[in-house]
Order: sequence, then structure tokens, then C-alpha cells
Amino acid sequence: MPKRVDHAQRRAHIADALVRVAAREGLHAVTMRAVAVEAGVSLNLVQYYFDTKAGLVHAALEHLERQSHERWAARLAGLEDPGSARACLEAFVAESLPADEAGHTFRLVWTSYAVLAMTDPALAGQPFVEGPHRLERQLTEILAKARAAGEIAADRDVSAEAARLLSLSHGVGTSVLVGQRSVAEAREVMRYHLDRLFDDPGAPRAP
Amino acid sequence: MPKRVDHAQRRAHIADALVRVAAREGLHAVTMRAVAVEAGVSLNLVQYYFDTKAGLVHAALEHLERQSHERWAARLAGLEDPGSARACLEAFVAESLPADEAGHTFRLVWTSYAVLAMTDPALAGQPFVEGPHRLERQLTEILAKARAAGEIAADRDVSAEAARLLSLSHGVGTSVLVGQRSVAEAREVMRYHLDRLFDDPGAPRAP
DNA sequence: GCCTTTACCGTACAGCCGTACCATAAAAAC
DNA sequence: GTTTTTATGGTACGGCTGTACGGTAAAGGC
Repeated sequence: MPKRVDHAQRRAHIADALVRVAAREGLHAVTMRAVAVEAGVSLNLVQYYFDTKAGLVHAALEHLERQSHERWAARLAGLEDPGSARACLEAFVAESLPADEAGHTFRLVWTSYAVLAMTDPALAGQPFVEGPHRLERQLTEILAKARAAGEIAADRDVSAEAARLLSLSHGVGTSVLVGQRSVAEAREVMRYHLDRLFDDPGAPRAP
Repeated sequence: MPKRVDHAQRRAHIADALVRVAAREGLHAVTMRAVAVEAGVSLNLVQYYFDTKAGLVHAALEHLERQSHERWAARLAGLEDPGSARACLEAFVAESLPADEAGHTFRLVWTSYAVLAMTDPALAGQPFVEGPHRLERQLTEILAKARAAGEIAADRDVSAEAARLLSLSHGVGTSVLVGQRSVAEAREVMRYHLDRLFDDPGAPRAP
């Protein structure tokens, strides 16, 4: 075996294994041993790359956030009409709903981490405050442009609308994860919401 | 000490202790010993009343659901104008946001259980499907009456509105719990939502 | 050619977990 | 008044967990 390996790649491989275990059996079932088995490496190797469990868990969270950010950016970039606010927001909805397996996994594990952060001060801070805030600002910008372009009514409060979109998508996503709603029903709720946002006849418009 | 005690009361006492531990340190920190200490009883007593840990956890969930149901019913009953849909929905919002300590505790522990149920089939089923569905039906009824009374526009889809309300309130509640938003900001988002629901000038009305 | 570093393995240890078991006072049953 | 039941305490056990430690083959460095 060669002497030098790509640490970042090994760490990503192990972090992915953690996410898989967490998605399948819950974050509480994540142990160093379980992650090692899932990654197909020895227990010691997990220790070698993340020397404590807290470090592993924390690193996996950052890994997850980076991945989701990239997926969202890629989806935005792949839009055929990036100028259309409706298209952007529909992409946002599609991305945030646990539709495909990747989305389901991400939402589930992310929510698990969020719950963990509610009682563990070492985990809170950045990811669950900074991340959503950034997303919310992004949504606010999209909405502001749409309002300026007359796509949505002039009397809408764009930052409130952004908060509503973010919270609502998170809420319906959760309802899908617990089995209360199907993905189709969730999509329907979000479609209704967007329809209400854009189709507002009789409301005042910009220019 | 007397021979016969009120089992239901003892069980409630211990279940409350579990909820307190879960709210303070997270559901993952709930152990038989921790619950026993919190309740001020011996480990064996916890075993005596709920003979397995799964039983304890399950019973505490039912306890939590019953409590929340009672609180919500009491709030509805305490309304000065129970006929006003806006008042009902505002009561619903107030009840579902983690405003006071009880609400915070309930939301946090409830969400923890929800996350647990996402991977544990033994816990899913009833509480997280039946409960929300019942609430959603209740909201739908309130909205349908409001629409019939002309309080909200005739072109609103009441069941979609109910789903939106429920999911949105859950979403903003979560954002408060993770520290992304203050309770005041959450209330502001919900107020905006209700304003949009009720103030819809120019929209068609029922008789 | 030798020595250090890197990447890995296996194992051991102390601690906490759920659970089972034994003991025992007090009340109830008879 | 004896016997059984109920409510409780204490403790022990096997299993799993995170972490520490001692090895070791291969690759560089010199």
C-alpha cells in the first residue's frame, strides 16, 4: 500500500458512510463501529481520520451542508430560464422536498442534526443559523427582483415571503418524512402556495 | 408506606420526568437511570411501572400527546369569541409556537420523537399521522366555516390552507428551536400569513 | 542502506446501558 | 394471625461504547 493517500477523500468517504447509517437507522444509531462497517474500513481508521466521535459527527455535518449547497447551486445553474422567479422558486421547492432518495436522506439527516443542535450547544451556531439565513436572503433577493419586475404584487413583504417559503417547505418536508403526507401531496401544497404568491389578480403592481 | 398507590399518577410523574430530561439534554440522553434521578425515584421503580425502556418511551409519547391535546382544547374553550375564525387560528398559532417554557418543551420533545419515528417503524403510525391529520381536519372545518361566512375569500382551497397553516407553524416553530429566529419574528411571520389569508380585497366572497 | 513517517490493524479497558434477580416492609386477604 | 400481594430498594451481569495503546508493512528522506 502506498504511503500517501488523499485525506479529504477518505474523510468524505467515511462521512458519507455516517450519513447513510443515520438515514437508515437514525442518528442515535451512529457509532464509530457502525460507521466503520458501513464504510468498509476498520474502527481504527475512523479514529485515525477523525480522532474523536464529536469530530466525526461535526465533520459529517459540514460535509452534508457543503453537499446540499452544491446541489442547490447546480440546480439553479441548470435552470433554462434563470430570470424567472417562478422557475427559481419551483427549483427551490423541488430541491427542498424529500422527493428522490438523495433528498430524502439529506432532509432526514439534516433534521436529525437540527434536533440534536437544539440541546447541544456545541453543535448549534453556524450551520443552523447561518445556513438558513443565507438561503433566506437568497430567496428574498429573488422575490425582490420578481416584485420589481411585476411578477408578484407590490404590496408583498418580500422578506416575510422568504421566511414563509423556507419555513413552509421545511414543515411540509417534515410531514412527508414522518409519513403524514405523500410527496405528491406535499408538492401540491407548495404549488398552491406559489400559485397564491404569483396569481394575485387585482393587487397593485410595480410599473 | 401504603400498599396501594395510583399507578396512573406514578406513571405520569415518571413520564413527566422523561420529558424534562429530553427537553434539557435531548432524547438521546434519556436513560432509565436519568429518568429515575429526575423523577426522584429508584431505577427499579421505573422498571416496575414501565417494564421496558421502549415501553417507557412509548408511554411518554402518549402522555405528551394527551397533554398537548388538552392544552389546545382548553385554549379553544377559553376563547372569548369562539365563532371568530381569526381568533381560533390565532389561538392555534399561539399554541403551536414555542413561546412559553411549556410550549418550548413540548415542541422540542415532540420534534425529537418525530425524528425518532422517521427511522423507527415501531414508533411511527398513530401519533405522527393520526394526530396531525385530526388537527388538520379541525383547521379545515374552521376555515370552511370562515369561508361560508365570508371571512375569507371564496376561491381559497380550505384543505390546502389547513395543510399550509399546520406545516408553516411547524416550520417556523422549528426555526425558533434551532435559534434561527426569535419567537417575536416567528409570530410576525404567522401574523403576515393570517393577514394574507383574511385580508384579500377584491377577491370573490360567499353571500 | 538506514531511519523516520505514514497508513493501517487488532485488541484491551473503563464506563454506561438495559435488564434480571433477590430482599423486604407494609398492607390486604382470609 | 398467618399468608399473600403490592410497592419499593439494592445490586449484579452481559453487552455495547468511545478511546487508548502497541504493533507493522510500505514509502520517503538522506
